[in-house]
Amino acid sequence: MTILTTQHSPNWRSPITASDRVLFEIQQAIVEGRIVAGSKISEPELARRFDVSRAPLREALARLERCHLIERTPNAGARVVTLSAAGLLSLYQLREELEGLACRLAAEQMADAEIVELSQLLEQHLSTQRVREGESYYQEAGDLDFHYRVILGSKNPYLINILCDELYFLVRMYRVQLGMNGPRVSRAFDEHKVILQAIANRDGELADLLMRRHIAASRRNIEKQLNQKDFQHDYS
Amino acid sequence: MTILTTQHSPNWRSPITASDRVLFEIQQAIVEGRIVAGSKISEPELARRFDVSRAPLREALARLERCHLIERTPNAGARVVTLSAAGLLSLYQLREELEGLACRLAAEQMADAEIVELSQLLEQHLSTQRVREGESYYQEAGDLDFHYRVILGSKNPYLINILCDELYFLVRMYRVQLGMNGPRVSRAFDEHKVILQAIANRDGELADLLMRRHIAASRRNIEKQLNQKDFQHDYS
DNA sequence: TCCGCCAGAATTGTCGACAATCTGGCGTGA
DNA sequence: TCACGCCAGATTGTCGACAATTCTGGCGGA
Repeated sequence: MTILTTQHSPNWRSPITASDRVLFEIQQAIVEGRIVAGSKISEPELARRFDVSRAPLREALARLERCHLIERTPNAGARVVTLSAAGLLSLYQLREELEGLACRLAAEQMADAEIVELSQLLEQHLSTQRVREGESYYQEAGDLDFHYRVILGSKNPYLINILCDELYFLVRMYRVQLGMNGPRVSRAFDEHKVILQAIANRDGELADLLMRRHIAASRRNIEKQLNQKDFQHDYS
Repeated sequence: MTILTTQHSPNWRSPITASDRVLFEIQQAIVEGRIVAGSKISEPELARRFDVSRAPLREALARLERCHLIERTPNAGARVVTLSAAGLLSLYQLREELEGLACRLAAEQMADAEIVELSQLLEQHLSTQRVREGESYYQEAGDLDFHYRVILGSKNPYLINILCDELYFLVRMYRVQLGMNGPRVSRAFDEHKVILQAIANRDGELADLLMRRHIAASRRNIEKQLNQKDFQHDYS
């Protein structure tokens, strides 16, 4: 079995081909809301907008469907996904289970050197967090980076593929578009430290439990934001 | 959120488009081993073989990559996946967790009518199994059909997508190519009945546990076949 | 003999145009 | 007035050909 990391490996930049470049740009645009959630996608328009033919654009759309950022229906076109409370619940139900598993496997499978690196990563997050107090985006990126490494540590290629390629951007989309900027950043950091400790102790069961709680807390936090947003929406 | 069932819904036949038709044929060919595992895929050759242009063929290849039946590397082409003990382990690690979750959710979410239908399905399996004693393929199809319905009963679109679209055919590939024909069919049937009972009792926790055990047993069964195969291979 | 390099061939990525299908509005008839 | 069918426009699916990249085989030099 080959390595099978992160959709043929150019997951975080490396525009090998034109299709890759367009994919990255559209991914970012959807996550950040520049392409509005729920809007219809016109192939000719996007092709002109990103200055490519429809062939690589369609390739990119296929991959966007794969990570659940768009939904296609045959002979009818594609739409950007719409965010909803039900969708968020389904997504986090899955994340709880999958990242719990990943964390358990990581506690069993990660090399000692990887654990050391992960520890250093947390120390680094601590310093940058102290500097940019309350700044959410970088902390979020750091949070996802921590999760990223744990997932990779599971050494399960299918699990890695699902979490890092197919669900990753959707999670980011919910976070960004719901404006994650609450005071949860420091608490999340502490939870990361405890999880790392469990992994270092090779206690897979505990690591599993802690990661599930961590994600459940994150879910409740986002749901709170979502409810506020609905509240705003009702009176706007 | 839309329904999002099984890759735009034509999962089990319905060649809306030429790409779909080619996808189904190649899927079946790979699962059954007509296209040998590990072999390189030539786009022009397959295009001629299935009498389509390269455009819909490439679309089909993208979807085959999505369900892990082929692996593509940019500018270098695609290869059929190679089966391995490590891959099987990773796959079933995931299935245990995901189908356990699906079963728990199904116990909570399935409508009473669905549970009745599922019960009738099992009765039907019993009769056909009695008739075709020991015949593996149909029993296997029935087994997968049972799992299929439980997964759909979870009502979690992402979970459904992962299990029914992305992992389903790979599981079938392992089963078919390792020649699943052991005496496990009747035992699997009994396990299905117990699981259904737990779902009918709305006991999600128990249903989860039983499904995990059921899949673990299935995994051990396949691993046994795999070891025998390696054994044969050593002396051939 | 072995290694590195180069040219040719084959394959993949991309393009523009054509064909099949869907969407929206108009006209006709009840 | 409303429902139904039909037509025009636009969009998606498909095709064949060209461009860019990679793989293969053979040559030359150490």
